[in-house]
Amino acid sequence: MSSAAPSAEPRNKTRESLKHHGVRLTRQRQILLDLIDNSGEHLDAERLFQLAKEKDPKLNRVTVYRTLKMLKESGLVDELDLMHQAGDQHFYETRLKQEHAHIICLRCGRVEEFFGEPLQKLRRQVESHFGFQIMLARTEIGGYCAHCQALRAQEMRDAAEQPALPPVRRKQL
Amino acid sequence: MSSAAPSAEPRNKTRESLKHHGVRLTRQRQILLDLIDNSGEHLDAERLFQLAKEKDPKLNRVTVYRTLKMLKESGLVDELDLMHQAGDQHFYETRLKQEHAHIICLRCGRVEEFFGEPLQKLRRQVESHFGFQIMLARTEIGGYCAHCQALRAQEMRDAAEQPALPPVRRKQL
DNA sequence: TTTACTGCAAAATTTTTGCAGGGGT
DNA sequence: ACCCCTGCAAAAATTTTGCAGTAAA
Repeated sequence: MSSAAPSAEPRNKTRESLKHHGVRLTRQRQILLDLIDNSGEHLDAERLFQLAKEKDPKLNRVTVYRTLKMLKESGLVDELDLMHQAGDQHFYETRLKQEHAHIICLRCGRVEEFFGEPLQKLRRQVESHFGFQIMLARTEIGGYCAHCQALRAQEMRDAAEQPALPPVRRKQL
Repeated sequence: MSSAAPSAEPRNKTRESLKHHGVRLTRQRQILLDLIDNSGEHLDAERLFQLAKEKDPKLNRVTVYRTLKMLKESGLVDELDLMHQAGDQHFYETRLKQEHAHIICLRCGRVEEFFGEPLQKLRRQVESHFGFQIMLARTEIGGYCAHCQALRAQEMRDAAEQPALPPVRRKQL
């Protein structure tokens, strides 16, 4: 058992899982899988498309959507909304990590991940309470990170000092 | 204090909150608020529009979107995705209820609500761990309800008996 | 060689925006 | 009377579908 190649492992795991489902590993899919597994950030379809195009300019946006749908249905990626902080797109991440909650700062947009035991406890309680068979779970928490709490307090103070500012027509400035 | 009119209470609470924000209570908004507070189900924008149109045929779809956005930003409603079980729409519910998780059956689409203490525990842990100020939280759990687990097992058995069924062209049947 | 997969074009779905007129407070 | 809010039309953003050709196994 090798424990020295943590970044190559997941990719193989994913690829084997796909083969088992009788899915072809095309060049396009390899590019997209690499990006989702290794980008380190939460990508939406459009951003994924832009990044993929850098590696293969012919790769089509439709292929991105089709691949994401397939990965989602195979249970290989999770689809997130991140509280719609950045808009109504969906974001994607591998399911190879342990289950975690996403903590989204509504001011700076930063996303933290939380792996505490309440998550497992919640699972267990829901399973026993409803006799439910859980396939996937998702927790998203929106609020203000330690850093932005201070900034926000300052912003509120500033706003209070010049209260009757007429609504700014930003488009026309 | 009256404890006999549970359905009228929340509406007033919502309306007062809106007044505080300097928001006008138009006929359209009253219709939409009533539907969201009292429908008992999770409505998406389109369904909300259809229901609202029954009460006022002139009410426009755009008004529904604008009202939902306003209510969301005022913190009066929560926006849910219900695991995208039914598609990519968003669903809405009042924030007058206690925080709860949504348990969605991926087969029959039924949505249950769970109010256990792990949710509060999760909140507290996230707040202390990250020094985070939580404004809103959302937990969605997808899987199979007790009823559908049995049905699904039967479906799997059935599928195993006639394995090579060619992909059905549903549109042409 | 088979047929799952891709790209392209076109459509469908969901949501936003500009503007003129109407209604709440 | 003020100006926030609505309806309408049009656009933008996001996702899906049909079909002919391409490439993985």
